[in-house]
Amino acid sequence: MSDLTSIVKAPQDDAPAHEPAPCAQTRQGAVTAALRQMILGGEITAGSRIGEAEMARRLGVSRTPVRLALTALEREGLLTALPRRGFRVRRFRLKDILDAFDVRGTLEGMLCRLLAEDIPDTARLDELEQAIADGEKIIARMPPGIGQARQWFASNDRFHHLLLDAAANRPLAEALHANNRLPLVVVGAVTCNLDQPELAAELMAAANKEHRNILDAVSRGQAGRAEALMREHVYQSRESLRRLLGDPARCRRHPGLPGWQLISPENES
Amino acid sequence: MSDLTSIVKAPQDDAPAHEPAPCAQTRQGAVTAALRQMILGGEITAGSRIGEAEMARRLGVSRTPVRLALTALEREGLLTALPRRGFRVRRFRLKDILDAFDVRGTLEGMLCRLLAEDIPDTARLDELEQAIADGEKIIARMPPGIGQARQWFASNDRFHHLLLDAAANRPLAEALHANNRLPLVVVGAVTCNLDQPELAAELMAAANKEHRNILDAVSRGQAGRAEALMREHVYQSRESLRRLLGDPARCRRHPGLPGWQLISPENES
DNA sequence: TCGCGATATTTTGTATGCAAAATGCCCAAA
DNA sequence: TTTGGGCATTTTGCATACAAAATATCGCGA
Repeated sequence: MSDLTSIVKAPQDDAPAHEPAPCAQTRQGAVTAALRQMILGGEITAGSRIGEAEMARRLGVSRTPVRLALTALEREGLLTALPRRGFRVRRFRLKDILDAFDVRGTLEGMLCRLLAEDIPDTARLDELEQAIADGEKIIARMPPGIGQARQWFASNDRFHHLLLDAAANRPLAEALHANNRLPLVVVGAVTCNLDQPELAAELMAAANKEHRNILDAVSRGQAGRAEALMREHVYQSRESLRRLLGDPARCRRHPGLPGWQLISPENES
Repeated sequence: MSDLTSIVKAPQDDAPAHEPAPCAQTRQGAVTAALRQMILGGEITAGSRIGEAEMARRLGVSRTPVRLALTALEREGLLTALPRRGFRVRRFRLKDILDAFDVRGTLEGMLCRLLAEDIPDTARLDELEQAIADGEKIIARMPPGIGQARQWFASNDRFHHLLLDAAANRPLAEALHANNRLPLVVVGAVTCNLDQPELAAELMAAANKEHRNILDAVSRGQAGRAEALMREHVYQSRESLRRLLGDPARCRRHPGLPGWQLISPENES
């Protein structure tokens, strides 16, 4: 990770990224991605100050793309800007993450309410049904390895994104995306309980069942039910994550849980 | 507006800015503020491409701060990034703005629900009461001139911000701030109906009454009522704005309504 | 006249130099 | 020993130079 030239030439494709992939056609994108990974992976200690010159040296590029990347990550919420002294890796309290789940639940609940009040056309409903079916098929091949978990997570992600697309509500989509940028809000605990495969399978099956109920409510125009179900669905993820983060020892066993090291026990932000 | 040196030396203070003032201790901040004002004021035609070199010449600074400012405004939602061709001034459909009001209503509704479920201490409730009382005092000095309207808007703003502070929910606060950055979402139609003073007075009085009801619900722990009242409160603003934008001729009479020129009738975004 | 390709121009991306601001350090004085 | 001021160092902010990419322009040929 000391020289970025290689990264520029061969952008990482391990992040399918529903968004139009802001990464790595340019050095700036590569630096941003590299820094993000270093922060989420704990390679840079949370709370430490980060200088552009130091990072430029460390990555083998000039200060210009580093500066751009740092401001980008600040807007992403991973860094906080010090007045005139560069940036610092942001530390989150557990409460912040849980609160972000509440925001997500509220917004996705709103999303389902809107959809139920203006039922999507059959094609979209079929796509949603398909995403659910895919998830079930993956679950049927349990117990899950890390690969299965990733596949299921992809189908889960597809379901949520299909809902969002169906609403065609740009401010809502942007609010959700911004909120979900916080670490751990999307890559919840569900996919990372692999040390307890039966629990993981249970969680995934339950989530899939909830998806089916949500889709049912939406397709019947049951706005209140759809909203409540989605809120509860997200709340279950929230509680699942809370249990996982409850004992940090389990986190340490999951390198696939990026960002958990940014959570400070109960101190200041 | 052709040379920014003066702006840097003497930062504008016409924007009290609850936030820690992201402006103008540095050139970058000054450029950002200037560009934002130019865009919102219609000085730069909506939909037009914006090059950093051109802007740098126009503002009399180098490309470096301009580039930073452009990316900042992109994150703010006023610009959209073209792949490798700089930026373009974003055009909003009326639907986007109305949708943003829906998001705001949902989030502020959530905020009130949370507050009612964990009632703030007396000091905070008193501050809220004070903000409402201030608003009423201003309304009593009707009919409103532009100055009165600004004063009332300040008290209105203070009320909403006090609620947000009381919740101490950072993700919620950030989601709201990001959403409200869209033009016209905060500076709603209420304060800009000055061509019909009696209507403006009516709207302000109604809004203040709603504030009082909301605070009552919150302080009594009536979560559902508080949430519903706040949603409706925002919905009234939304409809008010919709009526105002219904005939663009009225907008043109209100130079205090920044950003209305970014709304494209019913075309593509 | 139209299409196509080569060249010229514009524009972004990156690196680096310089100045100002802030921090940290050291020494002197109380 | 502690405190305060001045100096050195670090670090950011800005400008500019250069290279690469994309676009626009022009001319040539069919």
